[in-house]
Amino acid sequence: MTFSVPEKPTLDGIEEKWSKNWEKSGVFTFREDDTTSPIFSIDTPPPTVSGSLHAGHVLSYTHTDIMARFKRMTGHNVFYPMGWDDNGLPTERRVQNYYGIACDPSISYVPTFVPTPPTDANAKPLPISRTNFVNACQKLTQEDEQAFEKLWRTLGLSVDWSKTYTTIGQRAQRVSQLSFIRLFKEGALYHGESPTLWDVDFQSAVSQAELEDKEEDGLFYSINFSLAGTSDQVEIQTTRPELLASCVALVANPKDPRYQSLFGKFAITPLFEVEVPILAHPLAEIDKGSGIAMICTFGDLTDVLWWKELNLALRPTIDRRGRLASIDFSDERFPSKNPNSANAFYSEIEGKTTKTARTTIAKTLEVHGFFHDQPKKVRHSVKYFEKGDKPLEVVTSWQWYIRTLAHKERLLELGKELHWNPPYMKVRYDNWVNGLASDWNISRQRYFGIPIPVWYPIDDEGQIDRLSPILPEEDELPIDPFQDTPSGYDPGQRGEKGGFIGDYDVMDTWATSSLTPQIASGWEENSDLFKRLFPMDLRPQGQDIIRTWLFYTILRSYLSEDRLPWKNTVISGFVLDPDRKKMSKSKGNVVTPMPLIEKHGADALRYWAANGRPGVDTAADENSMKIGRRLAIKVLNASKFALAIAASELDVQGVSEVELSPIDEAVIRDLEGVVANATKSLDSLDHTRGLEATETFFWSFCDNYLELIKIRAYGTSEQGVTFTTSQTLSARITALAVINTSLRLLAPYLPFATEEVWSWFESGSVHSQDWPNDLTIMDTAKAYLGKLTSPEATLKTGEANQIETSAIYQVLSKVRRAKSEAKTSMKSPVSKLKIVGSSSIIRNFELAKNDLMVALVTNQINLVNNEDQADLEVEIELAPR
RNA sequence: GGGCGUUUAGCUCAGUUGGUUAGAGCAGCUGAUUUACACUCAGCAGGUCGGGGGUUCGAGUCCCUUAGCGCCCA
Repeated sequence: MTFSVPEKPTLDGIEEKWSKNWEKSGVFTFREDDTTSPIFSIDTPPPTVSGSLHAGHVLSYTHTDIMARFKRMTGHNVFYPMGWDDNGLPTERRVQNYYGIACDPSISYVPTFVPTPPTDANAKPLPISRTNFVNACQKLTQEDEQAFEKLWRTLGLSVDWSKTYTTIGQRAQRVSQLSFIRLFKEGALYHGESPTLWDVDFQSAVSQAELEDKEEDGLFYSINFSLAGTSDQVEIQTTRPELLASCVALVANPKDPRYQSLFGKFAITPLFEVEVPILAHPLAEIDKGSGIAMICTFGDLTDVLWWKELNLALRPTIDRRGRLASIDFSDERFPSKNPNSANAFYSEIEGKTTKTARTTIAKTLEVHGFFHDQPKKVRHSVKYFEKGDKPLEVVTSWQWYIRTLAHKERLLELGKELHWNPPYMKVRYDNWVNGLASDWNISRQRYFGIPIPVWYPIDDEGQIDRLSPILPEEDELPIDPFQDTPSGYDPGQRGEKGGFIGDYDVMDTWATSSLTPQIASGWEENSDLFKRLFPMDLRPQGQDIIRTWLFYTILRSYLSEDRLPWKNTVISGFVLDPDRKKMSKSKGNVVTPMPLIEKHGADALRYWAANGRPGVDTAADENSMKIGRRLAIKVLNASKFALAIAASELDVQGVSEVELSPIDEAVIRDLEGVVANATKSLDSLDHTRGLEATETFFWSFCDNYLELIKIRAYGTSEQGVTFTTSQTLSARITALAVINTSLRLLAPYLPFATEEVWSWFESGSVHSQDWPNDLTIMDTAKAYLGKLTSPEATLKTGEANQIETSAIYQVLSKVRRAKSEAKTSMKSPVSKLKIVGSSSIIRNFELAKNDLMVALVTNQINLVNNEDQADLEVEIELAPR
């Protein structure tokens, strides 16, 4: 048996060394032609490349990688691709800032334009064409993706890099557009002109999942409306008086006694003098203000609901820039009793932002005596786009929707079928599905995204006929309706009367990333592969995107395959900063992984991550990384030691049989228990317990077992004790078998250190070894015996001589305590050692007496049987110094 | 407002179906030692399990209540 153990083992540089080696040898490649091994497939979360990878990613991706490596070792053909989410708004924002550019679709393409970061950070953004802008996005995301890949490789993710996909790539485009077309034909996807939440800064619609409620200070205005045909007045309250011109009705709760007589009558809006009905609806809150509210087009989503349910008129006044649009009160849509004065009042606010218009019109109302009371301060929640800075408006526009409301029940059932880890995370999904209020708007008025694959005919009057969309054929996909021409038309007919025009919009990023299982596993491309991979085994992800990524993916899988996209999901917690505060860019406490890897090593960072349980928030704790590093170093050193003693000189001539010493057999039995335990834990996706079991054993193996058998394993004699060659071999092969097994148990957690050690004395990669079996450790020991002696040598175990390591370690500990209390060296001799206990306990020491004598440094151990002795009693006398 | 999670040694966390003196690592303190490992080794000390009530022979572990923290939904 030959070893090549470095003189001074080190963790330095092993990330680069082994990640390159793995790439070359292809140990992590999915074997598509292997149709016999069971498959374990992972639906990788594609990280947003426009952001930066932080410790939170490391946590979740390491958990996934531990499972991937474990499954690979248990004989699975692991399908573990990586995806990059480069599509969408976050990328646009990063590109705008990075290159100092802004997309202006009215500008024409400049082929020679090369985006470069601006020299003057304060310079105004350079307007460029849509195509140039999209190219700039492509360029930067590719650079970002390389940096991300480097980090993942350094962290040791066992990804099959040949399967990498991106959410803007050709494959993703084809899948997204194909799904779009099919859903449209089935009626699961529709388009129409309807009220939509709109971000005035981003100039785009947003979906329910992207909303964020923010508590804000506002003013509650109290305004008098006069009642039609009387001199009476009714007081309504609102936070948005600037919407007065778009008021279409007043509403109160049907149970509110104050307004019973008013229902069915009409009120006149102040200033604009438009007659509006007074109606009843249960959503009107009795105890909110005066209990009667104005319904506008549209102040919020409740207005939208009232508009639909009460069948009201439309009087839109807010335009897409969030300003008061130009309207005319002589128009039938705004039927003022006094159009001239209405127009005059309105001209004060026309063109202004909602915020400015609010204060302006409030002043006018007050001046003209329409205030019932002075405005009161209130805290109210306002809806924002999660990435936006201004409150959302509701505007009416053409959008594409995927139906969600119609499938609520089935979606809840699918949530039940999914195996959630931890199980309580399912509640978040249920909450979300139950709270769905609108279908999913998937169109975004942006540039860098997958085009909506639709054209519209232009009629002979030059009007776009949105109701007759032209769809591409499936085999034409992917298409860009701005570049490509629908069949039956000429490119020259673009934008002409009787011609066609492409849909301007792109899809919401989630409309693509909700298809990652289909994109990765060959849907509609390789049906044989798809059948084998889908549904996938594991979806790991963060708790923050249950309502988006997880929900949408289930929805899409249900719509296209009528079943779940995966069998299991593991939801990771947040990573908190070292002070247990949530990390966020604005707080500036984001922990980035690369410096941590440089400081502690990848295995150390993985160790920290492995100690975070699914669903539990975990602090970025460098202390834990230090402990991980210690473990990795211990693995190097202990292995080096075991190999060194195994290789030290010993005359094995004529050895044909070795009997395993009782303590050696005991430590192997301990390890069998650990293997069973770790396997069970990992099988149930509990990586933390799996690590804990192995780590505890391994550390005790180093501190207790190796210390105990050191002398015997070297084959030297001390304290007048000599060991036979058989006994020495027994210790050597046990140490080797334990190291071998421990390396495999630790390989998913510490892939670099274990691989490094494996390379010293075994062939191949530790990551393609079989996961240890609790029944075959003895076989491993026997194999090492064959290597150290001759292949024919037999190994005998002592069934009748079974002992427990715990009893032995207990005496070890008691003697150490005595020496420590005497402040003397562990190598100082013990002059007298008496152990009293029941015969069954004493038997342990009889069978390990020689090892104990040399390890404790004593030439005599007095063992006394006493059946009345409940506990072990040890008398220790140290030799005088 | 509804819901989920969490509260165990100075810190970070284990404590499986309720059962003997509540565990670990780190930090602290006391030592040892440099032929596997100073990114070492040994030992010591330190909690009555957020508060209150209850069920039980017995509760950190079940029930009720209350408070703090975090998050989800409205």
